[in-house]
Amino acid sequence: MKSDRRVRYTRMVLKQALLSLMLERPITRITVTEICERAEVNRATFYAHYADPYDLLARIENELFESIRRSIAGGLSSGSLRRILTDICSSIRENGALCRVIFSEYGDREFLERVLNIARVESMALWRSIVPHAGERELERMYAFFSQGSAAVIRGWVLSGMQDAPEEIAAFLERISMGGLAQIAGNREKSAEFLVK
Amino acid sequence: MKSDRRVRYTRMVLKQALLSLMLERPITRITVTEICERAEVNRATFYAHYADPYDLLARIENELFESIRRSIAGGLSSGSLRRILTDICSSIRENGALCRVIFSEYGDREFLERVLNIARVESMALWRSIVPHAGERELERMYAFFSQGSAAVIRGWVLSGMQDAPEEIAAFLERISMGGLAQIAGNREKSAEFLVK
DNA sequence: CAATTATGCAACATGGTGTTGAATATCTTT
DNA sequence: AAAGATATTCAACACCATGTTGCATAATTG
Repeated sequence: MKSDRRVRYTRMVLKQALLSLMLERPITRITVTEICERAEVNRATFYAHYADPYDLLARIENELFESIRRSIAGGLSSGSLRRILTDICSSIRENGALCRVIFSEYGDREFLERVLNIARVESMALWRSIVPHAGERELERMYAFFSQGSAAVIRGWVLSGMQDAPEEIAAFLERISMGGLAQIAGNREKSAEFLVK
Repeated sequence: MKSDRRVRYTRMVLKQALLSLMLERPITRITVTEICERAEVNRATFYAHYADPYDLLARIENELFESIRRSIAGGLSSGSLRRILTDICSSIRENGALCRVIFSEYGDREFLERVLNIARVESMALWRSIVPHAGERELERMYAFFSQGSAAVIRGWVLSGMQDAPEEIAAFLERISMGGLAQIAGNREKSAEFLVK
């Protein structure tokens, strides 16, 4: 029911064509005509599969997202935040070629946010347990800070070649989130200087 | 040399028209024709001033950026990071109507990053002094984390009506950056639990 | 008021869009 | 291997935004 080599081939070359164009320009400036030229596919065929380049990108992202989500579901429930972040980074590395495009200059900034939202429940629960007196409003603010900060770090990691192990990145994010600079410095007295009102 | 009321009027209505359209759609889907219709300006006149909608947006952003930068230059050199962040937030609030559009769903995510980059030198210097043994690579990672995290918080602040005082936002960012959750919790023992390997 | 300059207007070629119907190629199934 | 089903190609189409132009008209400045 999902077979037919022609369809699989067509979709594959269209995806590749879009991704290769996204290394050169933002999707804003990529036309259906260009994608089809690069894929050597007739333009009418493109429209038989996708509405426009954005739709095509969305399909690519959805597949990638599901792949990442599945690799986390494996270790579900037992998942500490650290564990989930490690799984996410591992899965990103496994999809390295694709992520390098999606996270790149002309990629889609929103995608990584969507991925990190997988860990939203665990994050909020963790913050809540640590800062029980914080209001909902403040918790949201913390989540925004940490999730966007984490996204930036992961993006940098991917674009610089993913040399560090996923565990290292997850550990860094946990450390910087939990204790902040004070812990990284390993010098509570000194860092405390900056904390006095 | 910069006078002529006609020019000033034309540019003003074109800017307003684009901004009002950006509340409805991403600039991607905004045409020159639409902008001119809403501004009641001839399309040829648009091209006499701007190359395309992106150019128009860039001009708007540049003016806003300069306005923010100028309001900081006042307290320059003596600027602690906290002071700079406060100035940035104050200036953003003064340009509230405009910022609400630029930071909104269909706005320009990159603009706030550009603004926060004003504080990049001070940030890096501060991290460096606190964590003297950190490598350049790790410092970059921290800066990415904190600047993107800060951007997310400020964006949330703007979009929810800028009720808190700029000083509060700056203080929050400093607190969360410096001591992380451990400090906010005011409970080093408990938070330390999460830091043990 | 006079000279300058900006805007409005209408028309044009260009290029991408999205769709269509018919011809052709490829795949799946028996 | 042949037949039926289905995907792709091809050519053509109307449509619309683009960017530009020459000229008429309106507004501004000094």
